[in-house]
Amino acid sequence: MKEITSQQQRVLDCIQIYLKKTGFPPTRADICKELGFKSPNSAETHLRALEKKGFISIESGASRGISVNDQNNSFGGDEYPVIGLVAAGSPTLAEENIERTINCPKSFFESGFDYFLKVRGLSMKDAGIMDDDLIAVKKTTDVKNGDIVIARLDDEVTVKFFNRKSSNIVELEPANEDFENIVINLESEQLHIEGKSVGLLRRN
Amino acid sequence: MKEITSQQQRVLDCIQIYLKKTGFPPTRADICKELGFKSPNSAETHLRALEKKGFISIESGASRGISVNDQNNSFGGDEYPVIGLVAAGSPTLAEENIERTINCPKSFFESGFDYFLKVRGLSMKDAGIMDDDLIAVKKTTDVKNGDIVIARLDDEVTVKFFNRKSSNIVELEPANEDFENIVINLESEQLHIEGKSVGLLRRN
DNA sequence: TATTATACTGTACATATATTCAGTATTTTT
DNA sequence: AAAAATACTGAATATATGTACAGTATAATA
Repeated sequence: MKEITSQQQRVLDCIQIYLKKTGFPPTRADICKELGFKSPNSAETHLRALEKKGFISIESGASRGISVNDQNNSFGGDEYPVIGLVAAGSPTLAEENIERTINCPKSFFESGFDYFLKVRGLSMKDAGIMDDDLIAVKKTTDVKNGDIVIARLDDEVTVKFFNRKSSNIVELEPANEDFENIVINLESEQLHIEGKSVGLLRRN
Repeated sequence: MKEITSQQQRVLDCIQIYLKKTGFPPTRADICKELGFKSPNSAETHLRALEKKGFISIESGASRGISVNDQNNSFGGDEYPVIGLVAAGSPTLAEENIERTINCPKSFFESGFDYFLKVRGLSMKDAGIMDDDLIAVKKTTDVKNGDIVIARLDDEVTVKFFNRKSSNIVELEPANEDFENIVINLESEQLHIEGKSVGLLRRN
């Protein structure tokens, strides 16, 4: 996906707002009216540019034949697996670990995510993460201090705050006074960061 | 919403499938092609019937000006409003109170829901409800003890545990030791139950 | 420096499209 | 039994709309 200019972004926004408001795409004239252009060709050229860059598709000849390609398009959710956080064993996407799937849009959580992790226990209760909550996990090893991470120590998987104390020392901090910090010396122990939490879903 | 006939249902399905596939509504001719009609007027009369019964809206004069009035829309997701929980003022669906909308399937929370409420403050923190969390609210007055309810006292809206002590006494209980129970005598005070929480959404 | 992309106005026109009118027939409602 | 709704075909038409062509101007790129 190539770079978008500010004017093209305005046109793209206009299309999506119009779609949301009316339920169908705008005409060239509609876009002109909305953005103050005085020639339908202004809209036309922007649409062509947006199509060339891959942001939209245009059905030739069809009136209002504009469709927004994509990722921040609300239509068409995907199935995301729900993985149980068992005391031992990594949260892999192997079929036997998938409890069920949940359908929701890709962009449901800001930065995108890969699966839901079902939380066991209350070690993160002060962070508002309760038993049976589903954490939206984005697979990444790029985590910062303060991030809620899904970490694996040997075969044990836990959800904790990440805190790098020094180049070799990482602390995994629970959000519950009944639990103790886990201090890991990277020289002597293996720490796998499976991903980080980008959201939470609770169903009563 | 009146009864729909089987042919009208076919037309409605056709519109939704076309929308999902192309991103914009069909023309009369498109519907005919899809369903085997030989006259555009066949589609037209069905559309008029669907509009009369409230299933769709038609923008007069606009090409492809069909929008599906989706309350029980089984296709794709729906747009749910996010309403800010201001200290004073009821959570109405008036446009000025809607911060934005979130697209997700109707059945995303078990029993269905009507809108998201953005929580302010930490009065329910021990129930895992944090500042800025979005509560999925189902509009109902049918609440049981222990339910997390959205209640209105005068113009103040709060989220609390519901606990009916006797026929006239209701307690609204926070989940935070820094807050006090609210005891309401229904004979002297007005209590409005806006709905109850059926889920929670948090986006980091 | 030449070229391409961006960002417009303005006019024109073929066609895509909504929409009306005229019929026919069956079913449902009043 | 009459009226209205449903379910179509078929033709006609005004207009809504995409789209090409002719310009002007500035910024970015090669």
